[in-house]
Amino acid sequence: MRDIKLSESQPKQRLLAAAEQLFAEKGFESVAVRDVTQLAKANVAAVNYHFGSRDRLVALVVARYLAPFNQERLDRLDVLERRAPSKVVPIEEIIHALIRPLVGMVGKTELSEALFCKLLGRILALPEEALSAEVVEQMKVSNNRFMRAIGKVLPTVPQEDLQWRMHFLVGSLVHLLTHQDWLRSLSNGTSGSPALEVMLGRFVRFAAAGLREGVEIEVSAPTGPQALFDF
Amino acid sequence: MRDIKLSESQPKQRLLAAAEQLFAEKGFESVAVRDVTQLAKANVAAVNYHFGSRDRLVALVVARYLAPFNQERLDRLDVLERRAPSKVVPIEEIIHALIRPLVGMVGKTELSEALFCKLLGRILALPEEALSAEVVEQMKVSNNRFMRAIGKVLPTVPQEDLQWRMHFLVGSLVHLLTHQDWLRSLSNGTSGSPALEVMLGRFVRFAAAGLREGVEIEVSAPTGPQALFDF
DNA sequence: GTCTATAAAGTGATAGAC
DNA sequence: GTCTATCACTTTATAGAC
Repeated sequence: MRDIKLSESQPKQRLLAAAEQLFAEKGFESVAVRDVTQLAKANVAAVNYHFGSRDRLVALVVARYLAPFNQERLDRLDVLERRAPSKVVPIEEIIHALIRPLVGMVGKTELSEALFCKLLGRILALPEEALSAEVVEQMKVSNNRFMRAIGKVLPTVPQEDLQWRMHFLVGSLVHLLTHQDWLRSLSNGTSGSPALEVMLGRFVRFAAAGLREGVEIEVSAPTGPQALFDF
Repeated sequence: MRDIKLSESQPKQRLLAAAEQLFAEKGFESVAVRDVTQLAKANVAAVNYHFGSRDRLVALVVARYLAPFNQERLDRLDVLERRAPSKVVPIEEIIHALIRPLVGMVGKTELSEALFCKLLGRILALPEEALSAEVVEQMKVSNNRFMRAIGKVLPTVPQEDLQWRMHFLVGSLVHLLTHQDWLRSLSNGTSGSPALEVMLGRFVRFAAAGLREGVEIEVSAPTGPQALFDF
């Protein structure tokens, strides 16, 4: 599990990459400053010099992933709604807007796909108190926009039910990202760890069905929802 | 958040109750032995004397909740299958067998309902390496039994898909139990924290729809699935 | 910017008196 | 069983030399 790029000559970048890898592997609470500096082959004091404190390093990593994630979510939702100003946007496409940003982000990271997933799962599972006020606000804005969009597609479902179902959806996503070990173990290796793309495909079908529960018109779900969206 | 019963005269019971409360509130990794002894009004050495070590205390708490939880899950599934040996068991009732044990357990604990939920959510979100071999085996047995039962109700869904959907289901449950703070915050207080019963009702509908995704016959879902089951 | 040295507080665990 | 005292170690952070 040593996939830090030591080619990064700047110590600050090395420290950041090392921190992200370790946070992904062991969680934010279980990583000591010394673990980071050791993996980054930097000095013990380097984290405090470059980032101020351990807490500020954590906050930086969280914001560095959460901000663009939420931004691209909103951008994708904008595209969807602009494309169909009057028509309702299919629920599958809304869910895609909610999760596909992961695929774009994994390409830009130094982390392996598996570690990137774990890191984002851990970030999305943080309690509200662990996040800065700005990040919490971002989460609320994103949630509000998506809740309104989903409310338009499923007008017969009470808003409170939708809020709960969104909560369940996030839980499924977090678990998918963070705990693939259990899936492999429980299925006796039958269900391996496929590419992120494939996992998200399964996820969309599950989540769409859950959100739509109780809505009579089930005809709007073609077998290949991805085909409706040009990535 | 101080709801430890100091009436428990036995120090060992006080320590256990204090540990459970703190683990629920802050997570297993963020609780020091000294936090536990302090809340239990016991000596610093008490945890090591009564439980051997911090790790053994954690393992005890985990096993104390996970073992009866899994056991009652299996018992309930037995009842369902014995009741309908030839007929298929509705998916809603299988999910009920999977989650209703929580309701019975919350009554037997000294913890408040909110803390009980958090504790069980944290336990269900532990990585496999953090669990003893026995507990892992229990989880596998339970999973296999339920996977077979669900496979019988949804024979047209490939087993691998069902395994993934079960994984999503567990994620939703963990999130529901552990992160209600986000739900309250994101809904601007609209979606409060109702009784466990109500939350599980919402959960069953969401999870059942997700598991059933793609199965044509959608007629078998009455509006009140709870009414089919006599608790 | 990078290093060593060290501070100051916290960690789990234990020996030994009572 | 319960307590105090303490060990051996780790933690984050910083002062000051280079």
